[in-house]
Amino acid sequence: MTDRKRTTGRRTRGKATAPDAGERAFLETYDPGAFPRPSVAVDVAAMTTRDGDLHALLVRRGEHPHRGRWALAGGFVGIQESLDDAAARVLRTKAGLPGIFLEQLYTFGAPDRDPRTRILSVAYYALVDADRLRKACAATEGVVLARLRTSWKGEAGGPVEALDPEGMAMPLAFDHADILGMAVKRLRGKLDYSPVGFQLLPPLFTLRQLQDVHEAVLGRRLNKDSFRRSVVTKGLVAATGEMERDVPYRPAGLYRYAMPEDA
Amino acid sequence: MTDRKRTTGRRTRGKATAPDAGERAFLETYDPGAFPRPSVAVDVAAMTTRDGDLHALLVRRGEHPHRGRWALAGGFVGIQESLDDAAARVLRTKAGLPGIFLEQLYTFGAPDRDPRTRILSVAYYALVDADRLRKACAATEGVVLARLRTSWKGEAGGPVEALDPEGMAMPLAFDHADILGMAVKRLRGKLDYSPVGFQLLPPLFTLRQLQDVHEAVLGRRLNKDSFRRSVVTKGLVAATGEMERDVPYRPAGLYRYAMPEDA
DNA sequence: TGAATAGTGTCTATAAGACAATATCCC
DNA sequence: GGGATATTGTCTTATAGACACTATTCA
Repeated sequence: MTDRKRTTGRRTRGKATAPDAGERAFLETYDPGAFPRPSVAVDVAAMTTRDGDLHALLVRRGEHPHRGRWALAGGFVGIQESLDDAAARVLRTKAGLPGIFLEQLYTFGAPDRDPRTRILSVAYYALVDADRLRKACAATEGVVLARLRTSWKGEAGGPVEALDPEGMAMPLAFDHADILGMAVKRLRGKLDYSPVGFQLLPPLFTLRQLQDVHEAVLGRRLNKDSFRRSVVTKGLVAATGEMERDVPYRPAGLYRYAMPEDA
Repeated sequence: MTDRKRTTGRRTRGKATAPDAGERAFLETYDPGAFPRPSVAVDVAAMTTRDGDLHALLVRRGEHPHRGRWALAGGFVGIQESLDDAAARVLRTKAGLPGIFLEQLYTFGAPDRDPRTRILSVAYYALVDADRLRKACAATEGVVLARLRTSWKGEAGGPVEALDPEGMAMPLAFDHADILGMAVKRLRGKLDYSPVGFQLLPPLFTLRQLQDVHEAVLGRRLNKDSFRRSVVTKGLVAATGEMERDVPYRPAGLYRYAMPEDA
């Protein structure tokens, strides 16, 4: 194992300090190519809920390695590109999805996770409403929306399976079953205390739709009365006064996401 | 922005699939040096609670860049070393702390975060009991335990300040104030639903000590009765029957961490 | 005995689950 | 009207905060 002088980061947030004379001299003689470096990629788990289950966008690999298997949308990080920018670019260029909610998930770095060379993957998850993600998949060859099946409950964690429309397991490339598992776990955890679930719905939605989203993510049924009460009394949603239309039953009120007062 | 064929990871968990003939041929011709790559480091925020506040281990930088400032323990990731292994090695070799609870936190990748070259930092946080971390700091030159002050409440997030024993702010290197802020935020979030707080205490502890740890991490006072009830009824701790000794008041019962039944 | 903290019991307020009753749409 | 779902109201139960009271140690 190598161990040498540490070298990490400059202050962000505009507080970067000007290097003094000694530091300038050091930087001029610094050789960045002195040690072997891994490649760094981003992989994006773009997810939505549909028919009561979580779904994710998968891309069929047309090239080696793992040709023919299904993978998350991914790509290398440019040498002058931030990680967030790289993830947004991948989602925009590989799936035609600009302006999507994205959050960093975890960095996968097992030395043998890619057969070519050492490649780290900084994984992101993205939340998209179902209509938009369905259209994006239909518009691009080799891109599908796969149903996810978790064999574990709650936030225990573990890999997830991707299923095609016939319910057959789709072979996943690399460690992407683990990345998807981490995404589902994170999403379940976030849903309890964070308004992240609204990213999976259109701007106006009914309380039933919101509950369906929560149930799909959590993988279990929720109490209808409690769910309604908690989401309304916490002020997470606001009634718009508008109603559903063209439904074969009593139309429900339409709500919109309401940022709680502290944010 | 570059955009090229994705290349991410091989399946971990022992499910790696043998490459077929076409894939073997591809791998033999793959050139891993075709594109510029960033350096990758790990930085470890080793934390404990003491005198009612969170503290973190900091190392005084003796070399450029940011010489004289205070930094987290860090180091480059070896080309064949996993990220978890690198973090554990850094904590062991730079701070003399083997066998510590470590968890990946977030990956910091702003292009200008290090003045030398593009360096990503995969940040980890470590939880140590106060005695052990204090002894480790005393044993190594240039390593101190700094009190942390958060200017934000709850899980709002943001950078944190490190204070020396006189309460003066210590200048932090790179973006390490942000990394520490993320560590505090994560720890606060975890404490609500995860038994991670026990990592900050010796194996036997009183309920008061456990509550002190929670209050130091969360930065607010908790209700004594509710805290005791919730931690006991949830089965997170088990009474040992032993008692505190040599205290100038009624000795409290000593408890130990009890893994809940589902794990 | 007094100071200090541990530990117990009880009351109350709040939130969650269960369930019944009523309202409103389309057919 | 009948079927389906929305919406409201009430009862019950679990949990958290508040607070009073007793217990045990050392000085």
